[in-house]
Amino acid sequence: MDKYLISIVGPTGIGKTNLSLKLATNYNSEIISSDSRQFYKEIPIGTAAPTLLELKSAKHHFIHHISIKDNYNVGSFHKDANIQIEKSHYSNPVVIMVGGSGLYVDAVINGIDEFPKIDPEIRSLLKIQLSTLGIENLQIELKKLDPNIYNSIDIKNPQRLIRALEVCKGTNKPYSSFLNREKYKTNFKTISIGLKAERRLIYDRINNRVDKMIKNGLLDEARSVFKYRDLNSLNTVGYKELFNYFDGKWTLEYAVSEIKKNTRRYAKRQVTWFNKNKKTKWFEHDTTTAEIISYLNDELLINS
RNA sequence: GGCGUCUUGGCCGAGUGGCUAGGCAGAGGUCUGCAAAACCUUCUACAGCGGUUCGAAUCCGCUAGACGCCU
Repeated sequence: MDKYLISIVGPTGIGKTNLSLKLATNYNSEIISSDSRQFYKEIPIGTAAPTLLELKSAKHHFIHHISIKDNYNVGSFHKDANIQIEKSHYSNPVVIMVGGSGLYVDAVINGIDEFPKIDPEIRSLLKIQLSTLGIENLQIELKKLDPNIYNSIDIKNPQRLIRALEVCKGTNKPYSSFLNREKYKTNFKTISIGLKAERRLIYDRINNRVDKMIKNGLLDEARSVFKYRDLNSLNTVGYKELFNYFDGKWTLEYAVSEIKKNTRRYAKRQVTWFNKNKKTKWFEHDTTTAEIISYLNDELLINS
């Protein structure tokens, strides 16, 4: 029988987790999380990770499986997720993936090219180069090392620039020489479903959820990781704002309103990203589970 | 009641006669290892009316509103 991955996408706070649990129960499936922040075990509250109870109701993977101190990225996730999906498929042809990190979702579904490991020292040096010599300097260098990628990436974006350069420098080959995702094939079929709602409603839910997080102890959680604030894993909505409060730069009230604002913006970007996948079937957030399951069953039948 | 100061886009804020500040918020978007990140694009406003002038957010008058001082 064919193997399936049911991918659930949508903006933060719309109810993806809840739906994933119901579907997991229905199909007796395991859940793969594609949320780049729920990976971290130290920050469950601010990342709206599933609760212990929810985690018990279905077998989850990639929730709290690493530490904020670990270095993790799409590449690692892509590799790990593929291995796990294959394993999970042994016991059940239907596996569910849920999460709001668009790049991570796409990596699993569409693949992502493999790049050699790059010495982190190179990135540090490039960052220094950026801050001392300016972005034009990096642009000129990339144009020299890989004119192809220079023309296709957003050269105003320092992160993109540095990534392309670190690959060029770390491998002595142009970054673009590693790109050939077209060949990528998974051994499972993907059914992508999305949850949507009116912008206003999404925003209301986000605002309420942030207030709830504060009540549930987000401050203590943020305080407990405060000393690690410079880690990339903590460049995360809900923490970076509270760090400013701890510094005395912001009032708590302002920090909270910034968390809400930044979460709203995040949700907006998620919608933009997920709308790119034309194969995604969109459902209103309050569609009954039965209706969604009915759609999925049809898809599973059609495809098998 | 008198005198004075002020009134710029959703908000903040520069601009003293011709050359559409800027920031924030919002909206739209980008995306192959930092992705809850990073980056890009975008919103022609000068309280109202009249006057001066080739030309007014900028000068003059009146009206309205806000603030301050005086009686």
